[in-house]
Amino acid sequence: MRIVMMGTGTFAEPTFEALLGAFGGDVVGLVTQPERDAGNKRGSTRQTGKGMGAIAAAASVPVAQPESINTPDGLAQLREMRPDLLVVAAYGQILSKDVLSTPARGTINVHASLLPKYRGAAPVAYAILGGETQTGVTIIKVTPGLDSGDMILQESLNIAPDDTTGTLEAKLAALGAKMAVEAVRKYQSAGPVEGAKQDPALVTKAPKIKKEFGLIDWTKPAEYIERFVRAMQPWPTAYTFLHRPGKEPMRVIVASTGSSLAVGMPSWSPDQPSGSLLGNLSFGDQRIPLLVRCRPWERLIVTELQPAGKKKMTAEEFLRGYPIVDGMRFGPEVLA
RNA sequence: CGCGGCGUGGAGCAGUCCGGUUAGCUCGCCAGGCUCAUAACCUGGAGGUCGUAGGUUCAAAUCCUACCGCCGCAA
Repeated sequence: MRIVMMGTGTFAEPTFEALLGAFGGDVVGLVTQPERDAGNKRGSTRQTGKGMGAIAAAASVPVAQPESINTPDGLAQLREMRPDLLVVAAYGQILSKDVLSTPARGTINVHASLLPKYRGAAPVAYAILGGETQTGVTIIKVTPGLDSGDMILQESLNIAPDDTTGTLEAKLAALGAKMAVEAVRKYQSAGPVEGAKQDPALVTKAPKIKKEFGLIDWTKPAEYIERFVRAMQPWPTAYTFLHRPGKEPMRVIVASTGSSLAVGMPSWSPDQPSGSLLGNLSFGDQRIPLLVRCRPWERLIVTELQPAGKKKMTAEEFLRGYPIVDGMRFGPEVLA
């Protein structure tokens, strides 16, 4: 059986490698996004993983990188590979009917959520943001609707309290790789592969996240912001702006936070806005470097920050360089 | 020629726009003191080619040029 892998990025890599390991020469092609010349400038140290292309090269698997798979050209490249089964993981493009009709046995997708929940491009981030305690991987048959095909396999996984989208995605990628192999084995026998319908009543969406989505809204509950920070890590990152009297607003990434606190802490007077800061507090035997006011009567411990153009640093270090003064606060770039 | 931020004692920053006497702050480190005690407090101390090279000037961390390096964005 001729298997063609279709995917991009670190999520797809484990699946691709697992398929190569399990089916060897049956993996006859890779379709992936064109290289983006990201960070090729002098001195860039950006981590992009091994890269799908490199894995394919090591296994001598032909690679196609059409700008769009749905154009006549992209379609032609796919047809040249004469796939029986197409395995998709995080490819990032919606597949047209023509694409889906190309492989004889059909197309399956590795999706990082417990479908029908969190259909779409960012299921991991939304699962964390939604406060889920479990997520998982679902292998589905790909149909023209977005992530709406019948479910072949599904396995769940606990979300750790400190999981970020990055760490959780890595775990799901490993699980997905194992399940992809299992699913492909079903196709090796001649008969049709059964799938379960998704319950339309339970569908939720996890649409693509834009960079601006990472702006922290300090009027939200502390608990939500804590999840938000983890969900936006490592991309697009949760950020805010540091406002100081007489200074330009400075973009600051909030890298990690402590848990939200109950009432009873030293607090702000009612007229101080969300995003107000308190630093270097002692509370019982606890020492709290930085506290940010969020929704009224709530506050969030911030433990790691990264000012624009700087390395990530602890809240203590941050405050040595940017001591708290009157009128200093976090907020959007332009304060209301 | 894609866009932007930055490089100042061990850490994080100020000072740079409007050059000018001993380069400042918070912290760490060392020594001593205080204390039942402390990540607390007091006193003293070490530690800096202000990324590199060149230029302008009576005078450069500060202005000009080139280069090196770090970080972020452009999914």
